[in-house]
Amino acid sequence: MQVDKNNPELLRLDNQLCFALYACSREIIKAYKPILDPLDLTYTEYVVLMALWEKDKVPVKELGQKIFLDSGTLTPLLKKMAEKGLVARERSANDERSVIITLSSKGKALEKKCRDNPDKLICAAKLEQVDGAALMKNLHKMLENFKDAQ
Amino acid sequence: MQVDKNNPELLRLDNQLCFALYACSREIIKAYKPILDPLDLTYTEYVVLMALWEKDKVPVKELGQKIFLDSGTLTPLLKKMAEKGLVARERSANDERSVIITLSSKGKALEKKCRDNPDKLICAAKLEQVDGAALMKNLHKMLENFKDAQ
DNA sequence: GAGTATTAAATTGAACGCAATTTACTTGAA
DNA sequence: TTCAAGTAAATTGCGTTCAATTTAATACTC
Repeated sequence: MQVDKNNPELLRLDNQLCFALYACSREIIKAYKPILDPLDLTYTEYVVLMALWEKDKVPVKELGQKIFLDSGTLTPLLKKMAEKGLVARERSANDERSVIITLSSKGKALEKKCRDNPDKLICAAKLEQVDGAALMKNLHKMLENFKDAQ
Repeated sequence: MQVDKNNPELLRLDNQLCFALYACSREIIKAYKPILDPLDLTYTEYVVLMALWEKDKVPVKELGQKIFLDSGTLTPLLKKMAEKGLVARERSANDERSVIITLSSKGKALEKKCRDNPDKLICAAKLEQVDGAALMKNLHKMLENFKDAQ
């Protein structure tokens, strides 16, 4: 592939890493819908839960850094999740600026029901022939860069 | 990596291809913002333009299939782009159900100003050390699957 | 200790993105 | 031909996503 500046070929959609990520991301989230609908979860809620299953009782700030979302997105989302009974939101005693997010028993219990999800998705999206390991390696390299820039 | 069903490890964010795509996609679009703002383009508008630079005078339907967006997203977007003077929208004479999208001279002229964008983004997002070719290969394999399923 | 700077959430406003429905047109079969 | 089925856009409603601002609390400096 040429790297000349001003090469119009680079502007082709098929050569745009950015577009490929953008389209793949949306299509995979769509493929998750039939898996998450029966659990009454949106994809973003599912991501929040996965983060909390790894580490519970975290401030909104820390949660946001982990999943690359800010308070503008998380505040309304977490309020809705609290209404659904998935999490509790309470001000930190040490630092009244922080809000600590805690899984409810219902939120914790969902983890088991989600353990099959990765396999279900691979089937739903026919990902068997994709080199997931190589893909992930490069995507995480990118995410590291973005993490540094935060 | 293990592939046992019910393996909780698979639910970890770091093992989720889907999450990596989702987060990378949003971060790269953010990295594009300082490049696109001076051109008065949003990322989605930029994607539409790239598609039209490749093939002009296409029905909304065909445009949508190329960039994986439906009329619910494209109709209001294309109206706004028409207001900005980037494209024209007119009903097809052959088939009054279709709306044909045509680049204006202003829309066409933007292409040259965008030729440096891929290089600018690589710098902005520090993507030099990412194996773009391998990444793209796998992403396009995924997109093919999604295309088939459409 | 008072006042400034910093920080964490929350709020606001704009732009998607998609499922589901509606409207208008075209195609195809009886 | 006529009417049912199919198709392309448009519309509606909901859920993000983010930049920019505001509010409230804490840290820092003199």
